[in-house]
Amino acid sequence: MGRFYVTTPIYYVNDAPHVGHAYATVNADAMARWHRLAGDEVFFLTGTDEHGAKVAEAAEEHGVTPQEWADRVVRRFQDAWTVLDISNDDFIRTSEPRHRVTVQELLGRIHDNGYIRLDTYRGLYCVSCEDYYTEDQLVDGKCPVHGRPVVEMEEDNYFFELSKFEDRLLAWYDEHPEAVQPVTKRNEALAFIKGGLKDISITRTSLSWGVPVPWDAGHVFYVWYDALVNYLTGIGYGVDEARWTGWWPHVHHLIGKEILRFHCVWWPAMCMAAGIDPPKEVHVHGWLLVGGQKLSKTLVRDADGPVRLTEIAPQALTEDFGVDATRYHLLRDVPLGSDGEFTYEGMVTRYNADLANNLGNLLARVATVVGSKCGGTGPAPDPGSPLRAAAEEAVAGAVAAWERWAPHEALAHTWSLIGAANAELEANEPWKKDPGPEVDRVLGSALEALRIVALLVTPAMPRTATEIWRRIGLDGSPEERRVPADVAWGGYPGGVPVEKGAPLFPRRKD
RNA sequence: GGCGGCGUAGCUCAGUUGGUCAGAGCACACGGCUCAUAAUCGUGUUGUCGCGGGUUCGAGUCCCGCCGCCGCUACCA
Repeated sequence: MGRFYVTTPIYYVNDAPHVGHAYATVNADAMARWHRLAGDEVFFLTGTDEHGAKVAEAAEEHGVTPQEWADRVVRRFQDAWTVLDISNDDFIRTSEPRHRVTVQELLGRIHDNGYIRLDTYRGLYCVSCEDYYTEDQLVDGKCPVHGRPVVEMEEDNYFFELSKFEDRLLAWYDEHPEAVQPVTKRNEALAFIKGGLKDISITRTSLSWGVPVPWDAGHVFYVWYDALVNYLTGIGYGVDEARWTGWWPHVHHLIGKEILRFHCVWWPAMCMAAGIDPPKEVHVHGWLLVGGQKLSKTLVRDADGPVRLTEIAPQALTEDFGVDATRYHLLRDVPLGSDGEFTYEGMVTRYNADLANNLGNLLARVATVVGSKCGGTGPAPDPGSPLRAAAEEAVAGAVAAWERWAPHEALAHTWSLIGAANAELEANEPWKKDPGPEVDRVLGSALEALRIVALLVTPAMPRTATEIWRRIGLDGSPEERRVPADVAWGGYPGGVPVEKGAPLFPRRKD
């Protein structure tokens, strides 16, 4: 039995939750659920990033304190994750006192170790934005947002001496080829490091909404260097030695490709500077892209232009398709690591094909025939069923895929068993035959296939798995079972009541 | 500009180190079945593998050039 610590990025509370957030969070959740099913001890952390100038500004606009604003917005994320059945073990908010403790502890350690120095940051500053820009970000020498002239400003900042970690980072990545996945993203990180690293300013004096710098009261940490530390706060770094060392560094960070540099360069260097090991694995996912126009008509009100992913609320999908169908689509449609097209039509197509026609209909037809030929009592499976090999192959494929963070492949393997079960029914046509041992063997084996499918889809669709489990007459819940032990052929006991029930996934007409 | 990636059937995409690699799913056509959510099962069609050269006995698979799209290029959560 292993330990599995998985994190999502913490989401910035300046933004409402959207499908992109849901994509990352559902994937992390499925991985957490998979490892629980595999018998690992799991800690799954998500949360929100609440400091920084943008939150402070938004709060001011609404006439509330930054904390009040964060309190208000964070609920939208928490509600979204509740709706999506996200099984996080903790929810970290960077405005919490426990986070301040850990940030000050970690960065204090880095400071003590001599990797932080005071210097002057000079930059081009837009007064309206209250932010700095680089030369090439300017448009005609003016602020790209406000079109106003920028002024040369300087600010005393503490700098993290990232430049000292170039060689150490390269050596570390050399020794840990699995540290960033997929490899294309690893190469991007390496290329960036090889391009030369500059020291980075990690504090601000221009705002107060942040974690105070312990050794200099006039400064707060710049949001990123506060945010990254959440991964340590969640496990009690600086507070509970036994606890955090039990989870670190065997952590799996799931991140979007846009924040690769922070997680694959800044963060490992910070860990090194503090004297702890860098995170074991960073898994980088791509983006869902929205090109289709129909999405706007169906899911977004009053949209008259191309729809952006950030305009689609997770709840718009769960209300339309259901929670599990939404989770399934996010996991099944796009390989983790690459970008993928997200369309309403694609979602409907996959819903009908995979969920309604294949899985839902399989359960329905089996339950009906068990009702008419077996008096509603599910028979035991046939040890010699041709489905057995299909099941073993599906299990092996799915297990391997989950292990290497490939949910879409794991689900494809699982569906191969559903297909085999449908084909096996066609081959035997139990509905044409008189009740008896032969019919029992065929239907028992179909039920056994459904039992195994229920277990294999548990990480993706926990509610559906539980419902299948219940309808085929099994006690408890699939989440209490263990894979691979309980997916061995022959686990269905037989002699238990099978319930038909309403369609699991009603076919959609649109 | 530099670095990197992508361009394969109508659609979404797989294709290790070059030799059944021309594939899968969806869609489509035909046939079977009628237990099932007009579901399911079987068979089949579709492609100059972005363009042009080259290396090779043989190249989506390697090399060169070109066209198109995209990402990163440091303080942007």
